[in-house]
Amino acid sequence: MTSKQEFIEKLRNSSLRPTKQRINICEVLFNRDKTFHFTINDLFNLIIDKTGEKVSLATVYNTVHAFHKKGYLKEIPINSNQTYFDTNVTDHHHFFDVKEEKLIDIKNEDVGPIEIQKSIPGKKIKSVEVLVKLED
Amino acid sequence: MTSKQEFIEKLRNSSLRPTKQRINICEVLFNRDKTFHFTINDLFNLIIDKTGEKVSLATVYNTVHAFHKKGYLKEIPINSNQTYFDTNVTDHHHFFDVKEEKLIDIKNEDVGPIEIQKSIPGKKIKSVEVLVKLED
DNA sequence: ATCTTCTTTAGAATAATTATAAACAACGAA
DNA sequence: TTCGTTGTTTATAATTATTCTAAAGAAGAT
Repeated sequence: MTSKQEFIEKLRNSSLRPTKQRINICEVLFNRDKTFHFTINDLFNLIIDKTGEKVSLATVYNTVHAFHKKGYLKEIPINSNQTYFDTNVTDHHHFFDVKEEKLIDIKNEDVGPIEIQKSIPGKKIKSVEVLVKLED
Repeated sequence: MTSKQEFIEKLRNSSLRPTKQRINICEVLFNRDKTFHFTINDLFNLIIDKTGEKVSLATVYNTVHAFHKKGYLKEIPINSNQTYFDTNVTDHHHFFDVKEEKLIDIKNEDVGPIEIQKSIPGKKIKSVEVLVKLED
């Protein structure tokens, strides 16, 4: 459980002004035990449900992108009509249940080390992510 | 180099009628030495360039989806504004150069075995794909 | 040839995302 | 506290990839 005050500091430290909307978004995103996968639309609805205060969709987009840029959110590479984000920004991988369109975390220790024996001159590796698609 | 006749047979074998448009799309997609990564829009433009005949965008969508369903194309899981496909349908992985928005194959033998030590009851693994993002 | 079925097509519809520009809120300095 | 600056929110419009629709056309079987 993180207090509102801590979110305010977190925002300030990232040179993001702690507005009511951003704090609400923080509460919904980061006051959780378990990692959270969501689309912008999921989040938009949750904010209204959970905080009772209205936010504009544009603000949700702005804020999610700002948080992503600051490294507080991770974008999950799956092809879907919507973009998925993850509050777990540590290195880890995903199952994607194709039928139910549901994402499931795979802890990093549940995946053996991934060795990439090839490199591209002038480029360095930013991330290595595994997507395991599931079927019935 | 695959002949037009072979494409016609391939289409027939898949219960897809060998239309002029589909054959043209086959020529552009499959008459290549190297694997080919593309978006629908790339392909649309290439067809017009290479064959000189016009196709409607809707047909390109239809055909790519039909080919995907038949297993002649593979969808590449990256978040981009457009969906990427790959003519290499064998198991393999990708680099994605984030800056240049370019995909590069990683041969399967260039990636060590990937061990997934977790399973989801009632589900089986359909595919395991690694995406390595590159930065400068 | 003819009939049926599949395909193509232009254009409309949909849906996610981004851009715009005006109202508003946070901040720092006086 | 007040004021000016700058960053933020918002409604709405614009954009863009993709899907849908329904009519015209082409392929296949009889």
